[in-house]
Amino acid sequence: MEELGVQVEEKKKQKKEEGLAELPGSHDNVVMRFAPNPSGPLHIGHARAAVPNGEYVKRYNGKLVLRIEDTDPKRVYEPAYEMIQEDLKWLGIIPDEVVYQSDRFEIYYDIARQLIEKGAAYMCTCDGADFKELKDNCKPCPHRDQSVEENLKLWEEFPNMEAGSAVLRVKTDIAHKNPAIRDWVAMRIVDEEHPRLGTKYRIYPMMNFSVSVDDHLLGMTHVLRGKDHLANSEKQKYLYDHMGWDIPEFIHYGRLKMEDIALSTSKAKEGIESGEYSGWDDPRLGTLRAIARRGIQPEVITQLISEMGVKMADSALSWKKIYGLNRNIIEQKVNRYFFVPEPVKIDIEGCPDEEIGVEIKRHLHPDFEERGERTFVFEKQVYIPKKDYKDGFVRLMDAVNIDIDGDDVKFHSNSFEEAREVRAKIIQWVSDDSIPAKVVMDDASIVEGLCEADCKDLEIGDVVQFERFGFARLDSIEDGEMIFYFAHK
RNA sequence: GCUCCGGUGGUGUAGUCCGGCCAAUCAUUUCGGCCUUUCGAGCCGAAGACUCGGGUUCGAAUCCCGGCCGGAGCACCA
Repeated sequence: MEELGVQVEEKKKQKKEEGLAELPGSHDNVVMRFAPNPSGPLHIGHARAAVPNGEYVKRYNGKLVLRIEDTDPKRVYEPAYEMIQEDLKWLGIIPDEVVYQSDRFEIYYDIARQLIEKGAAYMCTCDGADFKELKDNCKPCPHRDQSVEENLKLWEEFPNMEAGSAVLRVKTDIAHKNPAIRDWVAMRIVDEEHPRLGTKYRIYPMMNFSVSVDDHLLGMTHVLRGKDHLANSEKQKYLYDHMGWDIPEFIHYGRLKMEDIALSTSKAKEGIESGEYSGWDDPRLGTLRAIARRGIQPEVITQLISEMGVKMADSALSWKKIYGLNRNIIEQKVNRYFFVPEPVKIDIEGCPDEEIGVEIKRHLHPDFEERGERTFVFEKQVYIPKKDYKDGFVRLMDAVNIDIDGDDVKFHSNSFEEAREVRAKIIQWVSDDSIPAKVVMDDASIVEGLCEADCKDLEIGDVVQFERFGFARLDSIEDGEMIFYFAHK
């Protein structure tokens, strides 16, 4: 009876994991890697891989390797080498080690040779279509049975062969029920200039080969990858077996769909080159730098991705959720200011002299009075948002109540209570001392307006809440005009 | 077509391995109300889900079979 009670308690203790589930296998000396292809800066999809790797390594006190997978010269975008590390840093992920696959060609050659010597790989000079035909029918190609000597000889000649005339294949199971697994290519000839290697090498490893070799040699204990690599994991297992290597824990996660942005890195790049997008941080793009520019906090991304976990089911990320979480974080950190979009100048008739020139103070944050206040001066002529310029009774926040009737704007009273009683709109306004400003919205449209004078104290990168307008980040100041990027309501 | 993988509210998740404590968790969202010189925050309340059909069982989100739907792979890309 007593034993039973103990067991129940243990079972319960194991549950209730916050965020990411425990990793399978040993948690000692965990080594993981984030291995992007340097084709552009990191986007939200990359975060799906980067965040769990970073979090697990932190949790288990392990080691994180950033491995740049630049083994396809056609898909290397040079600035990305730099950008990837910047983006990771923004996410709060600092790799313990950075390796470039382009530095490791000699290692790949060495392993390839060993594989040939073991009889586990062969040089294949079949035409691609011919090989596929054979493979699809579970038939080995004539080269599969070549002697080790013959293969080694061809391997030596490999660098002098014509592109496309030969490949090195890893033997798997030619009758494997999934045709994709059968005798896959490990090395091929590439006549292309590599940004880091120039034309030093002609023999390039295929992803499955270099990835396996590096995962093993760099000591990975756990490999996190998208489920689109499921078949690749299967392929790679053959290589591990041939070499007698231990297979790391392969963990696959589902695809991350982001509503509205279906933009691949290559499409984004095209758009940037054609001038459709202003750059990699255009607010319409799903890059981390675009998100950052809008004032979205990196913790939000970490939190969301962690919550998703590493399960195989696909998930869709909604902006609403991002905004909601971001709002929770910045709402208390960020100060309030007035921004009048599409300003309309009004001249308040019958405004009593004692109201004019009055200095008005508002707290930078209503819940944190200790942060201080901002001041502005009420004038007979002020600017209000075009949207709020409608017939009726409105209160200018902390100032006076006015009556709008067509072109006539009349002073009504100054008591807040009166406005409250009739449930009048209470709106923001600015005077002539305001600063020209514009806000770049999430669809890249621009809202012109005026922000209050005290915005002059803001620094680039500051996030503010424009009352009744939304959250925005100060991006730059050009010719005295303040340019903000809109985050969300 | 072949191979493989998934399917819990609008969205993301917990629970599924080891069936009962699940008339299903939490977050976001939406809608009310209160409060508030922001349409923010806060407080209170509400809405909303186990893909479908069989089976096993006293009992199924959970196990089995089948359908449906969705996704991925099927390269000398990663």
